[in-house]
Amino acid sequence: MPAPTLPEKRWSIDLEKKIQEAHYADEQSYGLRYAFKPESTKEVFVIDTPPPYPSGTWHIGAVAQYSMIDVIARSQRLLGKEVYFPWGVDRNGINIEFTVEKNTKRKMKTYDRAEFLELCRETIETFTRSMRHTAKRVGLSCDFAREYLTDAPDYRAVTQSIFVDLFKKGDIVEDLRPNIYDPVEGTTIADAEVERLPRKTKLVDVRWTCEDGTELIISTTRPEMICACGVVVVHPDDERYQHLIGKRVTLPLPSHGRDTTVEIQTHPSVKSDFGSGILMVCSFGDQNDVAVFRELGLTPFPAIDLDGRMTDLAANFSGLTVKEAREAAIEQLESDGTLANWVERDQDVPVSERGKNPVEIILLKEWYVRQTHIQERMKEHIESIEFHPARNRQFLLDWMDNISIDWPISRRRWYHTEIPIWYNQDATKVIVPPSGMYVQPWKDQPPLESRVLDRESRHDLGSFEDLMSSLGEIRGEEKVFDTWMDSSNSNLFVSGYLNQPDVFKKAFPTALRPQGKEIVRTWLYYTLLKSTLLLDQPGFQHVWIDGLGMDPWGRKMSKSLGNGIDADSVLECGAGGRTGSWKVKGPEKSVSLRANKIGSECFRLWKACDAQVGDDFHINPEEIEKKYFGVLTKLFNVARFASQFEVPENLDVAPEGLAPEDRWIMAEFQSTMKTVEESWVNLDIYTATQALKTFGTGILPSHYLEMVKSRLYDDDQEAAWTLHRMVRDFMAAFSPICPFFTHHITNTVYGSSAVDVDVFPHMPLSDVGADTSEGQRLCQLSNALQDFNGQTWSAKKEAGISLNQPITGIVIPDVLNEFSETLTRMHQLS
RNA sequence: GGGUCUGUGGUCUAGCGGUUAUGACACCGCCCUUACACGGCGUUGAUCGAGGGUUCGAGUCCCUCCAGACCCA
Repeated sequence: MPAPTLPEKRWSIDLEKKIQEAHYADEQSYGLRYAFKPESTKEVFVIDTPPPYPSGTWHIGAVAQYSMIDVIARSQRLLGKEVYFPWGVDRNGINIEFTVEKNTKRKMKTYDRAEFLELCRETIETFTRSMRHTAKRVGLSCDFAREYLTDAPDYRAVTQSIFVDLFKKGDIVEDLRPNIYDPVEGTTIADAEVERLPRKTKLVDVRWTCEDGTELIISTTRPEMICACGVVVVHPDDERYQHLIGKRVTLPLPSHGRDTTVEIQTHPSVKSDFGSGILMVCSFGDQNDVAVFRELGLTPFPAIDLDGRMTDLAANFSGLTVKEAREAAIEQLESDGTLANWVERDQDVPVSERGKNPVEIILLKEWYVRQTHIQERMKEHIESIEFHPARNRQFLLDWMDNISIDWPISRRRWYHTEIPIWYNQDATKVIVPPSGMYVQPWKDQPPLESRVLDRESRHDLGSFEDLMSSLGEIRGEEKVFDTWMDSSNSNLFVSGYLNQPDVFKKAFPTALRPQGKEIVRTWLYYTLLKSTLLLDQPGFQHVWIDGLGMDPWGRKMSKSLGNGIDADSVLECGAGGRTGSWKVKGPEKSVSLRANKIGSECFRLWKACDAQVGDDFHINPEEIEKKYFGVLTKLFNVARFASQFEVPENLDVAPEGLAPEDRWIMAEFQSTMKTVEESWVNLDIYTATQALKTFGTGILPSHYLEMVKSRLYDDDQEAAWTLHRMVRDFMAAFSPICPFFTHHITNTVYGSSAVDVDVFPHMPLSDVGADTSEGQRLCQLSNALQDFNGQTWSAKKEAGISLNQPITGIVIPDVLNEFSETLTRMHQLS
């Protein structure tokens, strides 16, 4: 008998790395294997992968998610699709600006703009490199040669072209509206970028006096805003205050340049049980104030300027920061004797997500994407998208129900895509660039092919070249886009919008949007909004939303908790004989976790097997190794065992005269493969992996191999064919989960790689297929067979004899009659 | 404060109105049986988050509460 053709005794991380490096080293053969071939006649399957944002470390939860996207990509190739699995990197945004500011200890606006942009670009480039490395280490089969960067001219050109198109259509407007503004960073932010931090604050009761002398008490946490008060309101049903309605009341603090009294009106938003039940509405203390001003048609008073300081309106508090003004206001109220009472109170303060600065709502002229008018149409499109898991559709719809204002897209920052617009001297006309061109209006003149439009009506007035002389001095827009304006084009970009119209025709709606559930309201929502506004289409066929990676106790991983686990340390665990150890802060004390070997294959297998899509998953390296490395060892040894028997020349045609147990295991195998194929079609990684694991580590080695061992040792051709055919096809079906593992085994034993299989394997034994009565009959014997084997092994153990010794008195049940010869030989029954 | 989701042996997980409630890992016991001791076999171990209800019958449907996650005010 020849030695096994698989020489290694077991799977190892060093072997994994060796195979992986060879896999990626030759770019040409890598391209043949994984590059997108748009001219292919196969069904196109484009994945709109989430372009990661390089920040220095790639979160292990995100890497785990990404590896599952790779499983989908590979399984779709296995099903015969032409897959485009892009590799994109999201590099625009305020994060990298913060990093540069922190590294150089200088604020952005103290730099020359071009100089600052260059610093950002250099920094993000180093982060991008380490991210690419991790992407390959976890085995992603992206089209790396076609890498796209959201800060590259070709990508930004698409963002700018879409802006121009939507502007011409009237879906993007410019307006003076209340905006959420971060005074420290000096920029507008969107609703979705606001988060809340708990803080202690003073809730003060202020005595106000009506013109007729009636006194009333108003509770507020923002007395500095009194100067911007537009109206005082009570609930229309509040019996206590009916006599106040219609009266005018005097502001208890000085103001400048406005009427010092306001009217008392009613509004249903007032909570009568909060404080005194009387509310002052100021421009703008919070979102409710904005709504009341709009509903009552009041003119706002701008109390806070762009630097976060009080305006002249605040009279003697003018020039103070909001915080200083609040303290000064309380002091003055106290000395005036109008401060009735105050209490310390817990409050969640709205702050900017990135800068953690308290935000204000102020009036600003900004650019908006109109969205409130299109919600119903969007919902119709969303109905046609398949969600995995299905509950996420509702998650998205619920968020949409909360949308009441348009999406502000302009930002007063720098390392972002520029708003592609110029204004003529009297600002009545605008100049927009031609489609497909990237422009930087803050430093460049418009290209000659640009068009001149009327700023209000958006009518095309002619080409810039022709009208140039009549426009006077031209001013370029300095503002930039919110980064979601870029990322929400990703599906259009990867599907060939603007750049490859013929590809776009067959690739859109994009086959799949995989993402994390924390960005449903941003990335997913904004992308679907774009598809609706621009193309009146759904955007995707499938949306696949995964849960978040948590620490071993189910908490979010974060720097401040000290419970983070680095992705590379898990992937490299076991390489070069180095074990891994992690100090992680648990809920009570620090815990030390250890593992000997994990690597990409084990990591991917764990993620595929251990968590259903959409559920949050706990990441514990110890557990990953304990539960799943053994599975790899087992499967490896099954293949190694098989590899010592000669591979039949023709694996495609089943030989005559298969033994009953060969036909039985084939029936079992085909039933497993049917489940696996259906699961791959349904993007159901969990079910596919479970089915393969159960078959490959259970019934196949424990029962079938034991039953046919002696036949194999006797050079039985039918048994060898059955085993090899199963191992080969098993590896193909398993290759999306563990590509390098299956590649190595199949390449070594069969001379062709499992990762290159592009038709899902079907057995040439249709008479025992999963849909046949014979196949079903055989599968129903499996329990009896396993019970019988188990009982026989137990009997030998009880009798104190080893498994290869003969035993008497065991009777084979009638249902297993067809296997009696095999079972007698296997257990040495006599 | 509100919405959505989740809650099954020590850990992870199956379950979709009727099962003695799946598996896996860990634990414990036995076994180096010519692929694998990083293996095999076997045994423990769950009042299915808590409490109500609907039903002949409930992890499974409904309500309330508790805990966690995500989102929002």
